[in-house]
Amino acid sequence: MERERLIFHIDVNSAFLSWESVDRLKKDPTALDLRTIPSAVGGDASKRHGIVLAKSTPAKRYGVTTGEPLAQALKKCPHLMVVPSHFEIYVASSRRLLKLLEEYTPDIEKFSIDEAFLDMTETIHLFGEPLAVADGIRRRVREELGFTVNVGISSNKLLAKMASDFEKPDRTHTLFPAEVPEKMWPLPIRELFLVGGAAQKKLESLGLHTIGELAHSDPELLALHLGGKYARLIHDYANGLDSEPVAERTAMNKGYGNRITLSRDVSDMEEARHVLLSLAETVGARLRADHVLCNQVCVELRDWRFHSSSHQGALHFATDSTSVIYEEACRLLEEFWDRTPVRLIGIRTGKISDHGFVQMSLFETEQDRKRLEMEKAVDAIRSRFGTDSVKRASFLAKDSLVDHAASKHKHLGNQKGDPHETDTDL
DNA sequence: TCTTCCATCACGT
DNA sequence: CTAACGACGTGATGGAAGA
Repeated sequence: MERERLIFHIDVNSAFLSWESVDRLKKDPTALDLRTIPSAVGGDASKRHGIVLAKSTPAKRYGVTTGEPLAQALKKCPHLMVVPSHFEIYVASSRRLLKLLEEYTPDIEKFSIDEAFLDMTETIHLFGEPLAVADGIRRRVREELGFTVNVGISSNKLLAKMASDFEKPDRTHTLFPAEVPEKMWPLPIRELFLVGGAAQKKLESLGLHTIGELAHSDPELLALHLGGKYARLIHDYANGLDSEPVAERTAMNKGYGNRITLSRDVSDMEEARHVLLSLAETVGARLRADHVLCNQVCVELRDWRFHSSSHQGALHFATDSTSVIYEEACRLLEEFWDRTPVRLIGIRTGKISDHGFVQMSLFETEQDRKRLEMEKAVDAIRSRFGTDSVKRASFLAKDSLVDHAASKHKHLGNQKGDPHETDTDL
């Protein structure tokens, strides 16, 4: 008997590209607005980081899609203007948006860097009719922040999210349960949240092509092919059912990781260890910044044939130390890497615990203490100057395979998920 | 036999 | 021109290992 709720889902249109453009215009009001020309935010193809992270509407008209290789995008659209990404800008922009949204309700869930859910049930009466309030939010974001958002309105998170995806940009849509048959059921199955490529294939092999067909399908049959839990979930979703509360993401991360695609394949252990050090340093810094410890380390590889593998090990004690993580990662790598040339190396930590205050432990040697102090100092310098202000001596010696692995993503702090936008976001 | 661990897959941004 | 593309975090799953 839960009461009817009122949920808004806010989704930034072409987030990275919009934010990039807003920032350029702020610095130089005469600058070209990237949103008005075929453009994209992308990686560096020469370092094998070449994919489209976000695209402008004009670029979309050329068939450029998010996630595709830059070379492919340039074939479709030779004049595509590609600009590099600046995560600090996106984090700041995201924060400004959240701040504005907080004026409407304290019950906010930041879903990703460019999406948020608002539970407006208790506060809507302060502002007016839902549609008018949503339009007001859009207008304020446009005028005060310089970019546009879509707002989806419904009585649960799933439907609000589906609604914000409808027509873009700068639009408000409702998708209340009564509207589901008309607005959601005709959509291809792939557009349902949590139905990806693999599920799509299975569902289509069962003759299910639209969300409506899924909604009316036999749950038992679904469970047989998709697994019980997942089958129930998407069957409920297809019927517009979702009772998840809007919850502030206050919970601890379950893990912290860092991985990088190298500018060239690596088959030498020495080189691989340098990469691991760089990765361990980032991960360790993030653990320390969040005052958490990990008890598990996992090394991931992707070889030159794109085959992925991983190997994990438990620590004997919880740690946030770069060196401990690094040493364990090296041990694991030795243990399972057959020296097949790899194009990607990663470290993931797990078994996170909250014991923030570093245990100045019983067995800690003087060397350990010094090392910890040094790591703290490195963190401090990095947080002041960012990026590569400090490098380890061992890292300076080699020519760098990774360019900025050590500084990447550290600013994301506590956030869940990664800030890249999707194809649906335009 | 019941739980936990491990590696992999799938999905989202 | 047979492929091909990033960097994350989370949850499910099925088989192996362990108690």
